[in-house]
Amino acid sequence: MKRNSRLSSILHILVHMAEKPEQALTSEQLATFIHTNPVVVRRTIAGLRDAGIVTSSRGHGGGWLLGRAPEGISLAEISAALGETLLPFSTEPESPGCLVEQAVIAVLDDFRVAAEKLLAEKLSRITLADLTADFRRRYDLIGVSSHAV
Amino acid sequence: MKRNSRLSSILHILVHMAEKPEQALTSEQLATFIHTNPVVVRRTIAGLRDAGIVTSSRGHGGGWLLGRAPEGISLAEISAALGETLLPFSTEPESPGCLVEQAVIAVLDDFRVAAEKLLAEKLSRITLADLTADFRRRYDLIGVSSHAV
DNA sequence: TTTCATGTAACCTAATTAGTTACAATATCA
DNA sequence: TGATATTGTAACTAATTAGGTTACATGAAA
Repeated sequence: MKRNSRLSSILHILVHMAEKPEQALTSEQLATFIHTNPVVVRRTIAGLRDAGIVTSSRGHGGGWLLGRAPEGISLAEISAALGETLLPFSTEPESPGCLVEQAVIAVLDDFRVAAEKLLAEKLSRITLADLTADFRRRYDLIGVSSHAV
Repeated sequence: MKRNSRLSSILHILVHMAEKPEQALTSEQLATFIHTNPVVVRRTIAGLRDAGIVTSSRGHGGGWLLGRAPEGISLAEISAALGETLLPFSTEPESPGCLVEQAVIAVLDDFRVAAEKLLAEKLSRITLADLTADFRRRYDLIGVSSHAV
């Protein structure tokens, strides 16, 4: 798994899970989808489990399942559960007492709040179901075209 | 200068420059504002020079000046000149041929394009002049309150 | 009771980025 | 013209981060 590709990797995994709704997939299987290893997968989706987006079970036949229907899982929730900020610029004061810095930080933080709200709204309108639908379109298209050839 | 604080650090520098419009400030002076060293400053604002946001001159009495009036310098330009993306999630394919991944990347890229447009619009409406105005408000406020005490 | 799976801590490694050193190029001033 | 001040930039070092790996405890099913 490359750097900064956590969101897309996890979505990749979730769509595969959505395509096999009744079959628990192991960390091992999920890891192969995104070319990494099981421990990284478990570590990464631990937050999704805490958010109820997925469930896990141990032991023989165990593994991972979606916590609810894909229609009820938005990208906003997933992104939040990964604990990543979409706007990763820092506004930590480094010169306490400098009014110039305070002004910069104030403006930047205002921007951040407004921007995060906008992005969260956009992301909340995209669900896992939208991704699976897009996948199926592609799948059907390939099916048709390879049939045609 | 901490990680991920390039944008706020550079804004910090630019506001200081805007407050001394006729005086060329050296990399050394700029570096002290953001607690780093001159080479890091030169390296970091090289992009701003290329974009015409600042100008530099060598030799005795040389240093850095704003390339134009603060009213004409937007945060969108500054951010772009720094070469940073506001939405740093990767959508590089890691499993070429996987339709699930392709669907994920397509949706994510659509989101990114729309989001970047929104953010750029918001940032283009904030100028360096807004930051200096905010700074001066703070400055006057402190002046008044310390006078009152 | 054996096997299969997650949970998690601890450590290793690779990648990134800031910091540093060194020096060439250039401009000013005495 | 020579001394000094300044940017430009390459090359290297150090610190930080995040992914990868190993090890093992916990728990569930056959």
